[in-house]
Amino acid sequence: MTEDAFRLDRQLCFALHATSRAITQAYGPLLAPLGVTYPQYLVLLVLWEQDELTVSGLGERLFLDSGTLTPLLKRLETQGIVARQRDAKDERVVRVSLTAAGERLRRKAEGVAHGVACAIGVDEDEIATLRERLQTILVRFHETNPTNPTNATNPATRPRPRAKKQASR
Amino acid sequence: MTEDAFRLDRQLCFALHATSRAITQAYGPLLAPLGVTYPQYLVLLVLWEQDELTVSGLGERLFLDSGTLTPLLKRLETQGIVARQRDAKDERVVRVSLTAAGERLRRKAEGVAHGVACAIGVDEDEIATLRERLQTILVRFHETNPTNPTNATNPATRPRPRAKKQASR
DNA sequence: GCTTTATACATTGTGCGCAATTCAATTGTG
DNA sequence: CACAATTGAATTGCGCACAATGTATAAAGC
Repeated sequence: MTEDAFRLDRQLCFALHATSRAITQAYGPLLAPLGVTYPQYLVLLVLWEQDELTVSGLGERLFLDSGTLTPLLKRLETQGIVARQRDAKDERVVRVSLTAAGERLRRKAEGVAHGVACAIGVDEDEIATLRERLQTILVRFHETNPTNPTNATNPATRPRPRAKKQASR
Repeated sequence: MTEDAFRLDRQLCFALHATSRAITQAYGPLLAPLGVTYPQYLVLLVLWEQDELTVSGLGERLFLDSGTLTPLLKRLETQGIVARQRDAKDERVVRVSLTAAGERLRRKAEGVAHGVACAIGVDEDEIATLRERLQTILVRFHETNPTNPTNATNPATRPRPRAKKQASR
């Protein structure tokens, strides 16, 4: 009884966990020539779809907060793939945009998706079904769980210098 | 065309990635009272099933290598949940076993699986179907990908001291 | 027996992922 | 307008995942 519960549980959550890692690994060799990691690739997918997003905008799409995105974006910036710059009208927001190199990368990434599907060996139908089920769960979770978005935590505190139009690097 | 490929791809791998993270988060509050993290909980699930495993034995079950397991197990050891000790016959292997406290934890973990299922809101059938599909992919991946197991990398090098029967802490 | 090779962990370094905190800029309120 | 509250990023700290490397022990080869 409890025996089964323990094992069954393991299988559900663990299957997700392990498969996710396996797929990330499968992406590795395909992304290596592009010089980006898998999470960085996810960011690029979003930007290729819609350029000029804020950090929080990216966060909403990817369910990630600034604690993860800021350093990741800085690495992409260092590589000359994206540019980050503060909005002139609202100095709080940072706009992330693709550089020419970042847009060029898109062509090099064209075979990636297909490559992974092959590496994993799943047909289109299976992919679609699986994806739908996962998205259902995802949506349900993020609906019932208001704690999700970026950094909407505690009240606040106070100040410190940030050079106008340029400080955070 | 490429547009779709990019978006579809994103949905497949990303859905997995995001759902996995969401479920890990769902476990958080339920595991907090036990004082363990989600990956630590996975290790415990294996040990509750079969006590007295080697590090590589755990690694095979969880698809993790010593680089991940060693520090994780040390943390569990510090908490008094598991014990690690070198095999007397083969000083290379480290046997991981549950302490009395570790076994006691099992009872406290009884509600966890059900709790998560509720938190996510998926019925048993959906769980089963999903799990099977994921496992199929997992198996296929680890079959076609011989690079998986623990630390079976390069030849070897040479020596350095390890106090007999006790050194690594 | 002694060297070579394989095995089993441990260590190091990098990059996520996330909670908690900090900070600056903006908005809202009196 | 001064002030508090809110918002958007950045920072800090910790744990996980993983490649690459190091190191000790054991098993093979000669």
